[in-house]
Formats: sequence, structure tokens, C-alpha cells
Amino acid sequence: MRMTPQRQLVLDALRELEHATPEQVCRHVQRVTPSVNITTIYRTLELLEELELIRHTHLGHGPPTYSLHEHQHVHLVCHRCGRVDESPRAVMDQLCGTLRAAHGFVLDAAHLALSGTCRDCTRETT
Amino acid sequence: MRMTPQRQLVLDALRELEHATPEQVCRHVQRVTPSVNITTIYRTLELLEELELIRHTHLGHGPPTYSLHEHQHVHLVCHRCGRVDESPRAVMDQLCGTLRAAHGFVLDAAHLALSGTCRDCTRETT
DNA sequence: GTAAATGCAAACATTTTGCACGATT
DNA sequence: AATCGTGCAAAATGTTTGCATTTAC
Repeated sequence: MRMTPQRQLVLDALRELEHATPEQVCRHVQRVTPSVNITTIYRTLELLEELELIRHTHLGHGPPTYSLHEHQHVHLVCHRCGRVDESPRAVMDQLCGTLRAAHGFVLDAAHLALSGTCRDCTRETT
Repeated sequence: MRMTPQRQLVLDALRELEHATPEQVCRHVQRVTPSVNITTIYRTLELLEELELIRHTHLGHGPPTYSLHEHQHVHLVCHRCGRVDESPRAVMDQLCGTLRAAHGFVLDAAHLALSGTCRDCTRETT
């Protein structure tokens, strides 16, 4: 496989943005090289994910967000304001064990976000 | 607000299907009344959700799935075979407390699914 | 009768595919 | 030269909107 400029640009973008949708990666890449097509972004993200250099997370509504593979954490999405907070993977350890025991289900804590109401929005409600 | 046949049909569909995407609801409804348009399905689902009669869950890829509001549980989605398992809400209780203490984040356990590898797929890998 | 709800067509957003052209080895 | 990667256009998918018509109250 070849390390083309486009592929390097996508990796650089994710390193800088930490996590981003395909659209956001595209805009970031196009600031440096405007000719890069969004199709290439999609194909590159897919490829880099197969190589396990990156991974994607579903935050709920809207497109998935991609990040470097080592950038592992649990995402907490507020369904009122949309804010995305992060928590260390370890908060899921106990749940992880429970699900494995009860269902044989091996949890991938980082792939899906958790949804709820963030501190600020909770305060506003009361 | 009016209880139209279409709205009743959507509720009936969700009662029978337990959880379903807008597309699946539409197909189910159209078996009885083929004239119902998918636009109406979308609008009805949105309305019924505002009334808190139903809710939706993001299982990861693909469209959201809707279910009756009282039908609350945690969804476990296998990212290898796509199978969706269910677990009682209570398995999230401890995590729920941890997140509230650490982030002030009030978890909505049912809105997003958990992703991982199901028992069968885990067995196959080994 | 009136406001609300529906159906239809078209717009929209996101992602995927086919194919010809260009770059890399 | 052969293969792999890219850009472009078009298709596919999922969802939303505008508007005329119909329906429930």
C-alpha cells in the first residue's frame, strides 16, 4: 500500500482535530490542498480503519466521527446541547464484566457514545 | 391533536415490531394500508416522540430504531454480525452513578446502544 | 367550517459506486 | 506496463420541505 499525500493529509487532520466527521476532515484537508475530493476522504478513512490506524464512533444523530486508534475513551453526548465530553475507558470496566458474564458480550466501550444530559443542561432544567 | 388512522397504525406497528426503523414501520403499515406515505411515517414518529409515547435509539450505523416509550432496555449491538440483544436497564446503574459523580452527567441508558462482539461471534474468532 | 394532517413531488444531506485518468513502482 | 489511487459524475440512501388536497373535529 502506498502512502500518498492524501492519506498523509487525512492522518494529519485527525491528529490535529482529535475527532472529526468525514466532512470536517475534508474541510481541514482542503485548507492545505483544495483539490482533494470528499470521495477520497471516505475511501481513505475506510482504508485507515481497516489498517487499525484510526477508528470511528457513533455519537448518535449525524455522521460518525473518526479519531486516531490510540485515542481511546468513552464519549458522553448531551442530547440537549450536543456537547461531547470524554471519560476514561475504565469507567466501563465493571459494566464490561457484567455484560460478559450475563450475555457473553464483549463490550467495545469506545465505538458508541453514551447519551444523557450534561451538568450545565441539568442545572438549567431545575 | 387528532387520532388519525395513520397515527394509530404507526403505534400498532411499533407494538408488534417492538423496535423498528422508519422504513420498517412504513412497510409494516403499508401491508394494511398501502396508501400511507413514508413522509407521514416520519412526521408521525416525530410527533409521537414529542408526546413521549415512543422513543428512538441509535444502534450505530444506519437509521434510528423506534420503540414504545415503556419498552426500556439497553441495546447490545454486535458489530460483527449486527445482532441486537437486550439487557435490563439496571446493568447501567453503577455506571450511571459514576458518571453523575465524576461529570455531572445524567445518563439516558436507553438512547444509545452499546457496541461489541456477541457470544457467537466471540466464539468464532477463537 | 376550520385547522390540522396527509400525499406527492422535489429538495437535501450523506455516502457509495463506476469509470476514466494519473501516479507509482 | 501493470497496478493502485484519485477525481468527477452519477446513483443510492435516508430524511425534510413546500404545497395542494383531504380529513377529523
